[in-house]
Amino acid sequence: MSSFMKIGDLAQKTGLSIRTLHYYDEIGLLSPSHRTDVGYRLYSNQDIIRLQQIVSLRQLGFSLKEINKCLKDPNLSLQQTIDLHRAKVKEQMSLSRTLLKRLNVISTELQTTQSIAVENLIQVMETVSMSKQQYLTPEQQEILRSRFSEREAEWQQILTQARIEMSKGTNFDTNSVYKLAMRWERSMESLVSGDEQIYESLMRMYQREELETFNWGAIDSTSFEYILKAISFLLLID
Amino acid sequence: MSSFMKIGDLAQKTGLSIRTLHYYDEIGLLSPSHRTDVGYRLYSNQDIIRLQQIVSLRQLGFSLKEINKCLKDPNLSLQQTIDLHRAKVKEQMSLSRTLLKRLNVISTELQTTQSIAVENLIQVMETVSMSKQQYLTPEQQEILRSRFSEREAEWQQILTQARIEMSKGTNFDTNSVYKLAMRWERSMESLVSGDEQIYESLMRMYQREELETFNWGAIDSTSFEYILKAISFLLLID
DNA sequence: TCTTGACCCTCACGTAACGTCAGGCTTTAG
DNA sequence: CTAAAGCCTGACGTTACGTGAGGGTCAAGA
Repeated sequence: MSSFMKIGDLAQKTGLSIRTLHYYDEIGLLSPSHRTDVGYRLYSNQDIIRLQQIVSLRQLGFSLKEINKCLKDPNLSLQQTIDLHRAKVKEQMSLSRTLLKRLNVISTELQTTQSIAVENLIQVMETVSMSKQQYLTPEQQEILRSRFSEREAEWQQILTQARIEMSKGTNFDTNSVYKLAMRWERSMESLVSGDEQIYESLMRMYQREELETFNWGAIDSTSFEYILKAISFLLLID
Repeated sequence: MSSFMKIGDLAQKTGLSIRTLHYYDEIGLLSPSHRTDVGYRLYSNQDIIRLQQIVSLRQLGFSLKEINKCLKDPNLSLQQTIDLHRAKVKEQMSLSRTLLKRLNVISTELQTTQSIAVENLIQVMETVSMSKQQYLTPEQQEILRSRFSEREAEWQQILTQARIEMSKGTNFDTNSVYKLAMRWERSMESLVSGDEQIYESLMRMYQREELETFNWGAIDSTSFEYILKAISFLLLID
């Protein structure tokens, strides 16, 4: 059952190139756990699982370096990466739908009237760009920070609660944390207030080291990360 | 109305980076048609249209070099690129749907039983890879070529007809060519016979110079391209 | 047993499409 | 009139591989 695969096999089945697998080995991202005595790479089921995580995280827009960091965290389970990937695919589909609408508008407009409003073209390009970006742009960060300082007290409350739960070692999926996350989310709403983009992006940030460097002033990064994880839980139930 | 845009404006509205626009200028892909007297780039509506085509073609998976060639062909209208882009987005959406299904399978399987079949993971990776590739893989080319030689006579017939229409200078959208394309498509079906992937990819090939190097033996590339264009017409009516 | 073709290995250099300064004009808002 | 914001042209850096070169390995068939 737990048969090993040679690199060519794996490449063919996954659609990745051999070179890609070589490269992942080279940078220490995925070193197959076995080799034949002449040095042939042998990929185990565990390796394949890791590869799956890599592929999913790539789809989320992480660089290989970032993925390397993510995968060092033992908290990041296969389940989580799969669920994040699911969320991403959903997001993509919704973007594709709006994109398609806009393309349709242009196409029919071109067919009927011969001219075209450039604005429509710009909208399309904007949509295309959106599907590539991830995390928060600097401007978005600025907005968030300013809005946050307006309501600092409220956040403080939530955070102290969060810290209590953390020190109790409560798990994300228990009820108390669930409620906490709900409350966080409501407050969050006022922060984000309509800007879906920021919300989505925030979700994507939560496994990144950028969290540390972000420096939210009042919030220490550990609490922040804790809550973010809880939220992503919420998000994935939907 | 026909107002010019400075590079920063354009970048902000389209979501592209300034550097990207600089780069496109550098390689002669999109050189803004005007400059202020101190050298500031000014993008006209025409430039924006061209940029739109570039963005769409990029989404189709063309490299910038290929796009440069494509755009030198005056036959490639905005309408066509938009429609190709539409087809691509549709394809993406269908891929996303199957991908989502497979991810769901894995996710629930992980939640109920703790174990997971690696095959499912491999399927996911395969699907992800599929959304990246374009055109035909060498193996697919081999298959096509062999199947083609089996039925060479039939194709010859269609092609002579095509050449006649071409010499008459008939346009793609007239009825006779329409019928011809229908006939081609039926025969095509036997060539492709179920392999959706090959069919889709063939469509994407039609604006590429690879057509020339492809060397189908009996088919000269001009006829081939002619028919392919007709087909893509058919495809986009759907 | 020998060979031949399909795989595998490790260098190592090449590439596409930008990112990211640096250094220096220009324009605009107060 | 001055400071901030925007634009310019180099020019070097980066990511994630592609693409050989040169050389072992393995299974099948003559």
